[in-house]
Amino acid sequence: MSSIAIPLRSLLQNPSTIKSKHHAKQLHAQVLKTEGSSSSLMATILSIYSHLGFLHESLIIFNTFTSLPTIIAWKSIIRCYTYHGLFKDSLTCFSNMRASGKHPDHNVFPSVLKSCTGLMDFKLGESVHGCIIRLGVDADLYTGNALMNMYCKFQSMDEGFDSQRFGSGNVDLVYEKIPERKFERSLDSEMDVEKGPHPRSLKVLGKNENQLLVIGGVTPRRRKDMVYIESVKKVFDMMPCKDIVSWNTVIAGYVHNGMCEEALRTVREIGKANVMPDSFTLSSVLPIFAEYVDISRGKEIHGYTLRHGFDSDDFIASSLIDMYAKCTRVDDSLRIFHLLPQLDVISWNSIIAGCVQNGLFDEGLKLFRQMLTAKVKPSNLTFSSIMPACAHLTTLHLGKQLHGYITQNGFDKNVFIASALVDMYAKCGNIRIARSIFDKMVSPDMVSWTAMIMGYALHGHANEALLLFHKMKMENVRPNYVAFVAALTACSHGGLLDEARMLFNCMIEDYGISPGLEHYAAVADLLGRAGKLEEAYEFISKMHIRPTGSVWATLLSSCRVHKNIELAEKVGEKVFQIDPENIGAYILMSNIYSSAGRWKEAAKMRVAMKGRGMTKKPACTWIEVKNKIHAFVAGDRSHPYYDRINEALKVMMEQMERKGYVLNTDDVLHDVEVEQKRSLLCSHSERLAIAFGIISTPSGTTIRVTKNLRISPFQGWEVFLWRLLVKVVQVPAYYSKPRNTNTHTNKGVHTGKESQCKSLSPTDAALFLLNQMQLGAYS
DNA sequence: TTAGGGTTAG
Repeated sequence: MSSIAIPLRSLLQNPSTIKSKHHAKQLHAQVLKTEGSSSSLMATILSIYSHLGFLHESLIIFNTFTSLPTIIAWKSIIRCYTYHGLFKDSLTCFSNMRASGKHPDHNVFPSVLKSCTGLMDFKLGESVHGCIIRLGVDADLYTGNALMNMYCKFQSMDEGFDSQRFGSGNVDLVYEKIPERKFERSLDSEMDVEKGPHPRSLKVLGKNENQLLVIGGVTPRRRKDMVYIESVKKVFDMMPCKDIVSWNTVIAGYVHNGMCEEALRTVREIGKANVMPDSFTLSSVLPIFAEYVDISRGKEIHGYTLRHGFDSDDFIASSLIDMYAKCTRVDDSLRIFHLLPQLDVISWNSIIAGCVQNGLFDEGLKLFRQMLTAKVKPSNLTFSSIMPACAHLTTLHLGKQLHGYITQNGFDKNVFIASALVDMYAKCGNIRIARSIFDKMVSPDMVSWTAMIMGYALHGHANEALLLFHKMKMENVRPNYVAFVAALTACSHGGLLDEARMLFNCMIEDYGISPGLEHYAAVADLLGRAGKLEEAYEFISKMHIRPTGSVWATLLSSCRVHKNIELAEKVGEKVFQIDPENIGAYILMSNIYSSAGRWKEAAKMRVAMKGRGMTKKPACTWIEVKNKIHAFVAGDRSHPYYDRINEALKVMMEQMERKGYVLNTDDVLHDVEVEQKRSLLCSHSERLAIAFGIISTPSGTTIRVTKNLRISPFQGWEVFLWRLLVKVVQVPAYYSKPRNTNTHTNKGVHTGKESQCKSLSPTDAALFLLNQMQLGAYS
């Protein structure tokens, strides 16, 4: 109650000393009691409420003015509307203020410009700029900064259009710059539209050639060839005095438009202008070094932040986390993350994305779970970052639960998330759901198409993949490097040599994309598999980039299939030369010798492998049963159900042989007797996993097995399983590490009641679901 | 009045 002691007049003259709502209300009451309710007094009270951000109280005063509101009252209410994101109301007020004959002064424009920015109203923003120039307030620092910020946002909005396709809006108008003399009318008529029967809704859907497409109403299209970054520069250069905000704004503008060199040049000028860079400057500059993968300059900035006490700034921290992660130094990202005193959704997103992008899928999932435990509500970016982890780990149950959460919270409209879902379902072996999500997308972008095409490719549906690829081009979505990888992969899996050759040439000639290792590897693989071994050899030899060991190893495997030992030895030499640690090549050479009966040379290869300390990565197959991962390696007897699996295998094998199935022992390349080969085949990891799936699920259930190595198609085995009415889906788990064989032991089973879900908040529900995911099984 | 994070890659 100390405020009572301070004279009322003094308080009213220094409204900034009022810090709380309670305090403001007290003053309001006191004024009404002792001083009356004159317009100017009430305007002062209004400005106090407005500065504290109390819209309701501000409006009560504003709406009780009997005479015309003073300029202070107008400015306060405009400011308060903008502060609350009520941009339309703010601009309506501005228009009404103009109509009432009041002249806006310099400190109303920052709010008005912010409202134009919030609505992405290009036309109105430029009109307001005209007004600012006409009133001669363009030299004002805050107004100049707000102008630059507005043009920066307009520019980035523009940039966004180029990479996406959009549906058509219902109205679009050609916009031409309004001559200044027409300014007043145009601004006011704009407001009439606002209030009229066709409310102005500025939901911008996108750009089409040279049109801006919007939904809901009259909206200008940007002037052709308008580059807003030029306006930013112009305003910046014209500003008579600049502060660090001005510098930061123009730098951020450059960074967002990919003008990294311009941004860095401007940063260097800051020093000359006698201004000190602050945390805003630093967090704008860091993404440049992430983009350039320039760890040394990034580290310099990191050092600067530490020396200047910015180390607990979460904006800088998330930029640093991202920068280190993009430079593949995710350990440094984690270190910074764990030192942060407080974590917001973006810090979490940055570290989760950093882990997933660097292949630390388990770590990413662990952090995601921790994020929910910390009661931080995930955003759409969280999901598009975490989903690839499910995709790469091929954990369908986890992906499905995330999908449920995503749908519940309406995140599934986001093109990033939808693409990630398509990819996840495809990688986890559920191509149908992947397709249905893809089909529901309103405007799939190139990444969405590519994910779907790659999904078909991985599932061996080559024709479907190529059909989509052509459809994508028909829809004017331009394929990039990765899209061609997907299409060529489809050809490679489908044995479509001619199509692959066509695509390969089309990529170079029509799209100007220079082929990378993946493209070369796909074509080389196809040539090899078609038996054109010499041509494949020529093709690889003539690559314009240096072939890696694995490209040659592709040909080596073709040599094995076509039993060409001479060429195999030549190719083997190449691999050993380029990549002496390539285990695959030793195994292939050993197998090539084995199948030719040259056991001694095969043994030599194995000895060479051992001599180099290399061991073959065991083939591992895993299967999800009741949300638990069960992993098997050949001959593994540690599973609790091992005896029952073995029993089931025996019964099935008998049934199969009775139906005429002949076990193919040719593929077993060990120097052992037939009976032993038979036993080796039966203890094969895939068969163990499938047998386990059959005995632990009801008849007719889809059995989805995942392998760490490339999958060879089922033969008689598959036919038999189909007869059992069990559908078997095979999923190759590229890039994922083989599971520890102990994962089937019973760890951390959740016994919570499902009904709890209903009364929980979305975050709690997700947390509850995740608790059931038994992430312990992977870590 | 200024700042940070995301999807596809045999």
